[in-house]
Amino acid sequence: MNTKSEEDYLKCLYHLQQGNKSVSTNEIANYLSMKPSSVSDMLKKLAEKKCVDYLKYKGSSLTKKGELIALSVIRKHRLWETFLVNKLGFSWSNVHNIAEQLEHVNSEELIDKLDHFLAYPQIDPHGDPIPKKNGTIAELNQKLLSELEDGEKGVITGIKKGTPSLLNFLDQKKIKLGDQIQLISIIEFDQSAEVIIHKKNISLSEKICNNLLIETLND
Amino acid sequence: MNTKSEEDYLKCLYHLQQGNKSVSTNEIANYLSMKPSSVSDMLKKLAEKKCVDYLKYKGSSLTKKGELIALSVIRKHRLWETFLVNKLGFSWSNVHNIAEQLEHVNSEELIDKLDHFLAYPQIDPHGDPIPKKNGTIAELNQKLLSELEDGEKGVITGIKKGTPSLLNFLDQKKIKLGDQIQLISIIEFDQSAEVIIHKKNISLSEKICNNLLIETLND
DNA sequence: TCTATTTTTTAGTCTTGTCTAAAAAATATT
DNA sequence: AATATTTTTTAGACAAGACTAAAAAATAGA
Repeated sequence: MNTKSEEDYLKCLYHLQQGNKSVSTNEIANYLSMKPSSVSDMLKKLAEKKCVDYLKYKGSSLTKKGELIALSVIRKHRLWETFLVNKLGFSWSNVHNIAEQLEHVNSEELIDKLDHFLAYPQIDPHGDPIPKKNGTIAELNQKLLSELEDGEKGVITGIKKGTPSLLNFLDQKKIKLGDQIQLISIIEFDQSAEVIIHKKNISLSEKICNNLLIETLND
Repeated sequence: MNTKSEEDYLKCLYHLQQGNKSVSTNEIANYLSMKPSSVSDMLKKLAEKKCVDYLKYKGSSLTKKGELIALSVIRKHRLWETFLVNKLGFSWSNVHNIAEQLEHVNSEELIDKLDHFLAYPQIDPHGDPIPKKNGTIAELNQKLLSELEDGEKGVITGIKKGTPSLLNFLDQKKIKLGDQIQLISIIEFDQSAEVIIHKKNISLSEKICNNLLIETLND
């Protein structure tokens, strides 16, 4: 078993280490709002537990073991966020801190049952993929609506910068995460988009196009 | 805010201090599986925080402040247990350890929303009353089914004398601990009871009525 | 390449919450 | 009432995980 602190470091490393690059001590300290010396200590400890490959002065990266632990914590985090939004009625922007606590609750059976209760969701309320129990995680193929090709289809999976007025607008139009959307074309004059959503054609302004994240379907 | 450890001590004190009697250091140590010296230390600390009245060598009891904290932790514990059993499908005997972790998650909004989601339950799956947000808690009030008033509701919390044939009978009828039950009336002719259980009317013999313990709700 | 700057590590301190061992107070026994 | 026993507290140690300050290594600039 791992402490909350260890889990936080492993999760942090997972997020910082896009690709397989090694992560510097300062980056970690910055991300976790801690002093580099504290990070050094913990990296040494995690290296002893074979969760991290750590080369003094050179940086760190997750081992396979560490990555699996990180993914299981992220899985818990995202399942709890889904629960908070879909079942308890939280708004997706308010759930992070609570999920940050719930993710450290330790019971495999609890997570299995929660997963079942939520009907095995694949993405969380922010549009991020939820890792499977075995540690696999779907590739994210997320683009801004403004970046889609004409005719390209996808699912709305997130909002880049969620101002209340944008959320209000989407609410009014009954547009929500998980909705299917297809771009017909971008109007050159004002960069607004002609799209099909809920089987109806509507127009969305440039600003909206630059804030809606779409998970494109590449099949 | 209080640490997990402080919350555990306050909750323990609440459970041990039935009535308003003061609790000895050894009792606490025993209950929490800790050494008396550790308990002394913590009592001193909780006394400084005005959560506990502590007289050296004489014992401790909760202050009003400490009692309210204890009740809020117990409230969280019992709401989570209710969630685990009613929504996730755990059996009532398996939820304690998980609730023990969840009770320390810190978010008032979370508990308010969970309470709402569970439809403001009054008793948990073990038949214990769930404290209200303001710290009031229903009296524990266990009676035999045969002692209920007509119309009185409660939860089956135990069996007075558990012969195998009685357990078999209950199993057959799918009656188990934690089930809600309401007495409609006792039939004078044979002292059998007309009850509602699982939303259906059934009849239970005098012998059964004299062996089923019911935790009644007195409001 | 050689110094200056930045990054990282080491060494030592602090707090929380536990422990053991010994001292002190309360209680029980004769 | 005097002593023996039990209970409780104090004193000091330890582990985890954070910190500060100083030393060491890596990197950048001239």
